[in-house]
Amino acid sequence: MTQIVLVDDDANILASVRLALEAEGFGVKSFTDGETALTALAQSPADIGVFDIKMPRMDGLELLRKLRQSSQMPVVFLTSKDDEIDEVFGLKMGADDYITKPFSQRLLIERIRAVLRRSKARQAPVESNGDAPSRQVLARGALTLDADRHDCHWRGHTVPLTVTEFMILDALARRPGVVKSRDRLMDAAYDDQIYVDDRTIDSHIKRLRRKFRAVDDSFDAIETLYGVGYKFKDTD
Amino acid sequence: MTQIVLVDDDANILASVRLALEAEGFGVKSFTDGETALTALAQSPADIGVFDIKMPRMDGLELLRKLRQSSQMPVVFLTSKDDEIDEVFGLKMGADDYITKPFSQRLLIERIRAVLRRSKARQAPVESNGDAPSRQVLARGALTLDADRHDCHWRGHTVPLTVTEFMILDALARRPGVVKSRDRLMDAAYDDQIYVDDRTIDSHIKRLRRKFRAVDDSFDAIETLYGVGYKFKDTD
DNA sequence: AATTATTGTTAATGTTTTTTACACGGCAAA
DNA sequence: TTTGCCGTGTAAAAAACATTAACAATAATT
Repeated sequence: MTQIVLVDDDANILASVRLALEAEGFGVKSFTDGETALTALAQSPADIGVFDIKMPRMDGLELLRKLRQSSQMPVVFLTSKDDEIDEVFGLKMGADDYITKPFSQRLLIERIRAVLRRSKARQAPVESNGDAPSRQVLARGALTLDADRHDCHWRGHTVPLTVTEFMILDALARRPGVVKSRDRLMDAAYDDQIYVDDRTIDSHIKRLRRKFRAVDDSFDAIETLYGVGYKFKDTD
Repeated sequence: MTQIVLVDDDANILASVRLALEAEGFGVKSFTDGETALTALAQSPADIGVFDIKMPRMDGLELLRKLRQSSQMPVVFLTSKDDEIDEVFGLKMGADDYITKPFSQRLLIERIRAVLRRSKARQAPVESNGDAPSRQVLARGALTLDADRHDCHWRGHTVPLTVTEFMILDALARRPGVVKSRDRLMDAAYDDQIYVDDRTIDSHIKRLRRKFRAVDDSFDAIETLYGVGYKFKDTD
């Protein structure tokens, strides 16, 4: 299982991000300060780090600097919009990406996946067949979701989705069989600060089903769980 | 009902915001100063706080600081645009969001909902102790309860349960052999201090038994203890 | 600026679940 | 045995929820 090290001094952010990551199947170790994180990482390495930049004693940049002395672990920064940080600076230091708060949990997860993908490609440059960059593709039986191309296919047919629809479907299909409440789907599709009505999620589900039924009459992969939420059918 | 604690020294704002919140179905307790709010909160906690930052004796930041010594209640700040406050600072202190005056009531309500949504998710996971996204699975012999999938299995057969049925069965099966009074089962199945008729629990038990008998004629794992309550049979 | 696509809200409708009510029979104490 | 309480089943009322269409608001394009 892919292990993520999460460092942020704000316990609230820590908790909610951890939840989102675990819901995606990642393993998470979280710390509220850089020093503890550093010692823990020395013991057992992780696959990727997600660091807040502004932290009390040791900030994210310092943490990255110290980490780089012993590890090439990829790192994504979290930055407040108001942080006066030269974004390039962090990246120059060896960070692989950054994301500004408030962010949608979906976006963070996509960034993490993208960075992991690149770093994996870096580690195993065995078959350098020139132009076949591994893409961010999710395949679940008859369904294919290509995040890079924003493409969706069902049994060979292309299904044109809007961004919100794509994000919601992606959140569902990533964990087939697992129920996602409307609130979790909001987390996946919207920024931290945005709230929409529960019925809005219903609307998107309706539109998704309609689009899929347009290419497949018998489409029923999105299941409703009364009083709980929705799930993508687990037919593997 | 979701309880909001509203603290602002401006009585006009207090009144109009209270009205807007109540119109949305929230319960509102309002105070014009931090100290009174603090004592009130010690008595009866609320689900979320909305604090003005600039207040005479104890400002919102101080209020939050003191509150954090005893509570993890989510908090949204109200700030004047002119306040020379480092917005990030408030968030770093453990506030969950802020909103600048003048604000639309619509926006405030959305923010409150967004914060509540995330904080609810944070409270939900029982013990995410380290790594491994803990799949909430309970296995008791022939019975399997998977909270993530909202799935229930008995001797290999799927038994479709409603939310309340699931909760009640979960409470019983979690402590096999231990008698649970109807009151205890209510506590397990309902969020707040909601009281329903004893017969209601009986009804749910009846439905549970019927659903299990539908897949297993000889099902008798739920035992009645006359005058006491119910237990899940311990014979595995 | 006008047009279109996308997204969010609302309200009507139908469905499922939950709760309550009632009738009947069992149990145990007086 | 009688009385009062408890448990079960049936049924039906009440509440909660899901679905959908129609529309409004917003964002993206032209």
